[in-house]
Amino acid sequence: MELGSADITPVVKPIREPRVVVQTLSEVDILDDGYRWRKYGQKVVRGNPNPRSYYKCTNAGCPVRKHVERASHDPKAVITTYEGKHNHDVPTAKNSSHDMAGQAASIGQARIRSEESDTISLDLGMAINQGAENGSNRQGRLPLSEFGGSQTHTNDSNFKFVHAASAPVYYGVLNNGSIPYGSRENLSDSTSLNHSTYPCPKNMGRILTGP
DNA sequence: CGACTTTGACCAGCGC
DNA sequence: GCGCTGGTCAAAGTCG
Repeated sequence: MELGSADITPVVKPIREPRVVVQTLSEVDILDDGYRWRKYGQKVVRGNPNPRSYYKCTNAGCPVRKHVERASHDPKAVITTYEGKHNHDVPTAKNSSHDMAGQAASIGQARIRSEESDTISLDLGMAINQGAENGSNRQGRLPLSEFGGSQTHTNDSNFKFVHAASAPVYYGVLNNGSIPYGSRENLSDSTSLNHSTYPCPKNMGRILTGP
C-alpha cells in the first residue's frame, strides 16, 4: 500500500504465530500455567547474565513454545515469551483439586483478544484478568507507555497490562514480531524495582508463589 | 520404566 | 568472507 512493491519486504518475517511477552514477579522460573512444558534448551544471551530457557509444549501437535528468562538486574522479574497458540485443552490432569491448574481452568483460558486489533486469541490458561488494566495506572512510568506514545502503530502491536492472579504482569502482544520495548533492560529496570511492594491482596495464585 | 532435565554441539541469520 | 549471537537438536543423565 505504501509504494506498491518497493520498500516493503514482507518476506522477511513470515512469523504468523502471535508472540506474547509476559513479565511476572516470581522467584521461580517455571510458571505453572496449567500446561506441560518440556525444556529443550538453555542459552546465555547477551546483556543478561541469566540464562534463557526454552520450553516446548509437550502435548502432541501443539506448536507452542515459550522462552523464560530472568531480568538482568531483577532476580524476581521473569520474562516469559509465549510463541504460538495452544490447540488443545489445558491438561488439568495433575491435581485439579486446588492447584493452579484448577484455577486456570476455572478462570478460563485467558483469551486475550484485543479489541483494537484482531491480534490474537491465545489461551494461555493463566489466571488473567482483563479488567485489571484500567484500574492500575501505576505502570505509567514504564517505558511501555513511552512505547505506546511513540509507536502510533497500535495496529501492529499493542501492549497490555493485566493482572495475573494478582501479580503485576505485563502483557505484550506482538503481531509483527517486533520487540515492543526498545531495551529489555529498561523494562526490567522499571518493572519490579518500583513494584517491590505491590499490593498483593491474597489471591496470589502461582505467579508469586513462594516455597 | 517413563518422563523430564541437563549439556554440548550444530545450524542459521545478521552485522562488520 | 568472517565472526558473533540466538535458537534448536539430540544424547546422556536424573528423578519419581
